[in-house]
Amino acid sequence: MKRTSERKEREKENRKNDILKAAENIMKKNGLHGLNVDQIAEDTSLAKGTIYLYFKSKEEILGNLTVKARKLLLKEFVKIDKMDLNPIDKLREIIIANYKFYRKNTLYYDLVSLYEANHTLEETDEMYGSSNAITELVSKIAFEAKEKGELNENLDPLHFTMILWGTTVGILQMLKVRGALIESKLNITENQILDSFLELFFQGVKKK
Amino acid sequence: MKRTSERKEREKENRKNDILKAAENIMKKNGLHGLNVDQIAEDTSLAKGTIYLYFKSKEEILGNLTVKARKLLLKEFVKIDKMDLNPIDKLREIIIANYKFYRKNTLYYDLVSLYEANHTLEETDEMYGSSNAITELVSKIAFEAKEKGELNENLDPLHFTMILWGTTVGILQMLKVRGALIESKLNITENQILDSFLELFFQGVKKK
Amino acid sequence: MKRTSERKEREKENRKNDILKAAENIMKKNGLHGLNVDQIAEDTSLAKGTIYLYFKSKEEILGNLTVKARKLLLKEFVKIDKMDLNPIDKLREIIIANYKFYRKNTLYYDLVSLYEANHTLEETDEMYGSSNAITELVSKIAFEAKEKGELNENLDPLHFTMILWGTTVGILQMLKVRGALIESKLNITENQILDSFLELFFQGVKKK
Amino acid sequence: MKRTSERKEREKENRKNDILKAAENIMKKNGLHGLNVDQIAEDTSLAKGTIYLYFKSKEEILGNLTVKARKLLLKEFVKIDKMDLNPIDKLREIIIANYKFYRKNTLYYDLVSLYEANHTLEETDEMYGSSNAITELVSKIAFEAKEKGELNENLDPLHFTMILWGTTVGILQMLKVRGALIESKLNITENQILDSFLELFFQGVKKK
DNA sequence: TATGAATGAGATTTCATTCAT
DNA sequence: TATGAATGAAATCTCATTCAT
Repeated sequence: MKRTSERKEREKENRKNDILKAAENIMKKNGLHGLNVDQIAEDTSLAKGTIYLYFKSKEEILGNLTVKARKLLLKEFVKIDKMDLNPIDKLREIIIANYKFYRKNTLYYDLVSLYEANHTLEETDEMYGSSNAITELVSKIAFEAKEKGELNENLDPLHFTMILWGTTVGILQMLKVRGALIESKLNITENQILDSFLELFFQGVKKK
Repeated sequence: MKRTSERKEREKENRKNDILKAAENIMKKNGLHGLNVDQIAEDTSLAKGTIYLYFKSKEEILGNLTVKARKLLLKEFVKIDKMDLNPIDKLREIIIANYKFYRKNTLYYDLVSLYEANHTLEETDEMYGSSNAITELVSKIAFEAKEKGELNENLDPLHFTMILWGTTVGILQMLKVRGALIESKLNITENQILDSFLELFFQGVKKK
Repeated sequence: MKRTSERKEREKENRKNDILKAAENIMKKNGLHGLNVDQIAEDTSLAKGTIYLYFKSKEEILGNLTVKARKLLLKEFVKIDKMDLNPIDKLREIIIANYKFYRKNTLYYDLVSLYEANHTLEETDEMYGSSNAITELVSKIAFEAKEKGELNENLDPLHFTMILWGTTVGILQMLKVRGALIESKLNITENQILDSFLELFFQGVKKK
Repeated sequence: MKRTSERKEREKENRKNDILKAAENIMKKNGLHGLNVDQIAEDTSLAKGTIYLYFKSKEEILGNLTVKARKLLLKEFVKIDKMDLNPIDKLREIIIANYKFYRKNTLYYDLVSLYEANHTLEETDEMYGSSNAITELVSKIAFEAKEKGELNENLDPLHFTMILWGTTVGILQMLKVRGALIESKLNITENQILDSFLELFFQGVKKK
């Protein structure tokens, strides 16, 4: 009994993953807006109706991929958290990891960014959870930094967490949208901007 | 002759403005995604096809409104630039003005934000110009700050400009998307976040 | 062995009845077209596929219920046949009973009517039988009327049977579809129409 | 000006007619239920969206064809009304014309019948009008018959009209659904049934 | 028998954009 | 320029029916 339902569960997950995988590939080829359900159906050899059995709308598919992206991002952060580093250095590494993630997984980061910039997109509980998990990890580390006296005394760790996340998203977005322009016109590389940002950011964070 | 073409030019501008005005009103009611060309046609008493004589696509309408928004934003920044303040304080005031702008002109800020977050949206020369004007004002002030020795010596004024803009957009976006949640769950107000951000940011900027 | 198969048979019948009962209830709530197999499955706690083990199509379910309806209708007619009445008066009572049935059992009459109006719907042997049983009872009485000299001599009892059935269905259908309108616009009640119909009909039937 | 809008109007009507014509042909091939919008689009070389520009649903197409059918039927009745006949004979001819119409225009009569049997189908004003026109013609003649003393004195002309229409529809429906069966099993032709019906009906109508 | 996931046809809707006049 | 009908892609939804387990 249990075995059967477990298998079914697994198959169901597989099917969902097939759909997500297909959606991902399509978007990799055609961009976020190049996704369409007919194509997913064709690529998965599923009937269009079946897609709607697993996801109630195209947006839900995007939402699921966003969760996936956030989880991957979290995984990177968790790795860093496990390193033998001062909390404050972990946070620096987290920003760097975020940047690397954005460079390596363009699509995933586009999704993360999409949801960070759009209040119109609905977030399910799962999505909220995945977002929360990231914030919580960061805030955990922020509190540790505070305890270790690495944080400016006037800076509330929660505020700090939100600011870290907000500014990082903003910087990466800027690089995504204007990076090429900045490089060509101003002759500044993405890395230089990132370095300056880190410098500025942690300068402001430090205990005086 | 000239007179005629001038009048025509003026009428053309008027027509364009009517369309933009209508689009704006519609979005104020229904949000960015609530805009549709049929509605514009109806509200302006123009035929749908006529809209396309003035704008080559719906996106171009959004682009034009974005230019408008950026210009308004610039105007606020210019006001600040004219104040009798230290450069560094001007920059602080600029961030605050940006926040106020976002609170007062939700739609306009949504547009600004939309283009800051989307690399897929095409920017015309005019759009680029309006974006540039802002950056240039900020960078001008940044250079002044540098000259006055208000800036950390390691911090390049151009880097600083990009960072200021990127982080500010990021923070405002975060407030837009998660502000309500943060207020209710974490009991932190938007103003508190903004204050902490300013504190952190200018702490990091200051000459040591 | 026999016992077992009997039980199975009984269970099978029960299952069938459960399905029919559920379908009936759904249609009572939502009308003939409000019936859908998912709902039946839910209401019977059966899997959708299981429904198809008992009925080869949704139409077959409708067909079965129609048989049920026809049998009930026949029962009413049989009651009348057993009364101590002249054949011709039995026939009049049968039309009245038909009207009453239509008033009391809206759904059932809708089903009867559905099959009287649709040549596209397939009738199984059982369905044909149930339809036949009615016609045969009526024709039996028609022949008795003929023998008793109650029928116009030019009127063939079989013709008469078909006409009685056809016109009665037509009148009831008209009342179903336009009854409300007729009442409100023309100020004629269903009963008045029925009375006039009976009057006209049996006037035409009578021996001259 | 007027000319232009007139032409447009005519084109619009043509387009509507093209769609209706195509729908009709499809149904002639595949039956009432064989109609589908994709096929209409293909046969008219119109985009599916265009179909929905002219008709808000498939049902509306059916409704329009029903109006067309009713108008054709009315035309036949009007012809008869113009004949030099006693009112009562006109009514007899109307029933016969109805039968002929049903034999000649199976599809059209199916549509008429569909709406006579289904209370669930919505009728627009136009549909109601077309239905009304028929009833009014018949009732006009019925009143003339009354005046000429051709009608049984107890018979209200309005009641009579409804009864004529209801019973005729019922008889034709029966022939449509069971005609073949009756012919093969009972060896009675449609014409015989119709004759008997007319005989019975007008026997009951006559002034005593 | 029983299950319920999968199918696939089709209706409907929405809209940005194009095009003939 | 102005018009608005036409386009066509795509999303969404509904459901009867089938099929592998």
